[in-house]
Amino acid sequence: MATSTVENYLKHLLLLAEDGEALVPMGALAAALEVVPGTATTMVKALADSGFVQHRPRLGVRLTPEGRRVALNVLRKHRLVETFLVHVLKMDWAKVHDEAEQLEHAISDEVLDRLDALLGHPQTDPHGDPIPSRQGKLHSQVYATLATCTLDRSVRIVRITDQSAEFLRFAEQHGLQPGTAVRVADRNLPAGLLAVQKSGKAPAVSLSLVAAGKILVEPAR
Amino acid sequence: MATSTVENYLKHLLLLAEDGEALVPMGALAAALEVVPGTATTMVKALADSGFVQHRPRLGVRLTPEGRRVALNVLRKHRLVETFLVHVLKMDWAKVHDEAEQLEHAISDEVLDRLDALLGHPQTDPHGDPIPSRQGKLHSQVYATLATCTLDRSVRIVRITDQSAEFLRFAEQHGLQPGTAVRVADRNLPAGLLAVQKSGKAPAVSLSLVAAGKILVEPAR
DNA sequence: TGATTTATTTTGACTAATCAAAATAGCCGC
DNA sequence: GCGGCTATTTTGATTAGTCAAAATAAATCA
Repeated sequence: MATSTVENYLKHLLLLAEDGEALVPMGALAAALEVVPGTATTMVKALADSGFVQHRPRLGVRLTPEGRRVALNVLRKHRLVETFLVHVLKMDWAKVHDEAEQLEHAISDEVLDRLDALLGHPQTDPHGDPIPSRQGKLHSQVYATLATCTLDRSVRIVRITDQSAEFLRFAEQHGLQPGTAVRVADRNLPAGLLAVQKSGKAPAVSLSLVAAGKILVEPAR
Repeated sequence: MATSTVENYLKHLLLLAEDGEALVPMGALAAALEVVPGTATTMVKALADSGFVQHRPRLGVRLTPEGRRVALNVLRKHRLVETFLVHVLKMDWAKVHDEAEQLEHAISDEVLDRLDALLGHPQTDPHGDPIPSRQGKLHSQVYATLATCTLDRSVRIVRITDQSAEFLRFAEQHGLQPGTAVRVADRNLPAGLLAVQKSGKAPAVSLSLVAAGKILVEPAR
C-alpha cells in the first residue's frame, strides 16, 4: 500500500502536470510539498523503483499510468470529501481544504463510493474543481478567467483556482462563488485593476488582475 | 501533536483499564497493539516523557489525566465515526470498526462536533459501546451478559463487546443486535451451551457460553 | 571559451517506530 | 535460600522520511 507521503507526492505531481505529458522539475515538486529539493530527489527515486513515476535525472519527473491512477484516486477522495464537508456538514468552504488533506489518506474506496452516492455523484467540488470519475477520467476544460474574458459580457463563475483560506474568504465576502453570474464592467491594464459587476444593482467589486486570474468563468447561457 | 501511533497507544490503554486505576501490564498493551513487548516498553517510556502515561517499571503503565483526555477524544472520534458509517452511509456494521480505526486519527475536532450534531448526539455506537461526551465523560455501566443474566427473564441487548467482523456478522445473522429483546430459555453449564429465545415464535438460537459472555444485556422494562 | 550562477543530486546525520535477540528482575517452588 | 520460569527491559539493527550542506551538472553570460 502507498503511504500517505507517497500519495501526496503523486497527487502533487498530478496537479503540477494535469495533462501528464510535461516533466515536472524537481524544484517545483519540492516547493509544492514543502520539502527541500534533496528530499524530493530521494523520494522520487524510490517512487521510480516502485513504478509510480518516471525520473529523468536533472530534467524532471512525470507520473506513469499506474502513478496517475493512484493520484486520480487520491484527488477524487480529496474533492469528494471537500464536497461532503461543505454540503452535508455545512463547513466553511475556506477550511475544508486542510481537512480534506488529512482525510484523503484515511478513507477507503468503499466509503468513497458511498459518499459519492450520498452526494449525488457531483461533477465538481465546492471550489468548482472537477472531481475525477471512478474510472479516472478528469473532465478538465480550458476556461477563461475574469482577467481574460470579454468585457461587458455576462459570465458565470465556474471555479476558484486558489485554495488558500484567505483568498476563498475574500471571494466569499464579495459573493464570487461558483455559479454566480457576473460581468466585467471595466478593465484597467496599466493599473492592474478591474471592476466586476454582479448582476443587478450591487456596487461593483474592484479586483486586481492577479486575483481575477484565479477565477475561472464560462459564458452565461 | 500526538501522532496516530501515540493516539493508538493511549486509546488501547484506556480500553485496557477503563477505570483508570489499574496498572496495565506491558505484555497486555503490546498484545493489544500487536507489537513485540520491547517495542511497547520503548514507546511507553517516550509517552511517559511526554506526560501522557505513568510508567512503573516491571509493574505496568497507566494514563495520566492528560493522557486520558487525549484517549477519550480518540475513542469519541472512533465511535462517532462508526455511528456515522452505519447510520448515514449504511455500511455493514461488521466493517466499520476497521474504517474507524483509520479515520479516528484524521478527523479534526470541528468535524467531530458537526458529525455529533448531525447524528443527534448519540449516546452509544452501533455496537452499543458508549460514546464519550465532549467533556470526556464515559458513562460506562456494569451490565449482565447472556451468560450471567437471570434465566427465563426478558432482557434487552445493549452492547456487543467483541468487535471482530466474524462475531458481528454471526450476531447479525441471528438478530442479536443492540435493542433486541431476548430471553435465555435454557443454560447448560457442563456443555457450555445456552438457548436464546427471541421474543415470539422464532426457533431458539444456540450459543456457546463464551459467545454469550460477549453480549451485554439489561432487564427489559 | 571560460567563469558564474542556478538547479539538482549526493552524502551524512537525525527522528519515529519497529523487530530480534540477549540481559535482567521478580517470583515460585521446594 | 537457591534454581528456574516468565515478563520485562536493553541493545543493536532496520525502514521511511526528512534536513543541512557539499558536490556536480547544466545553463547563462561575458
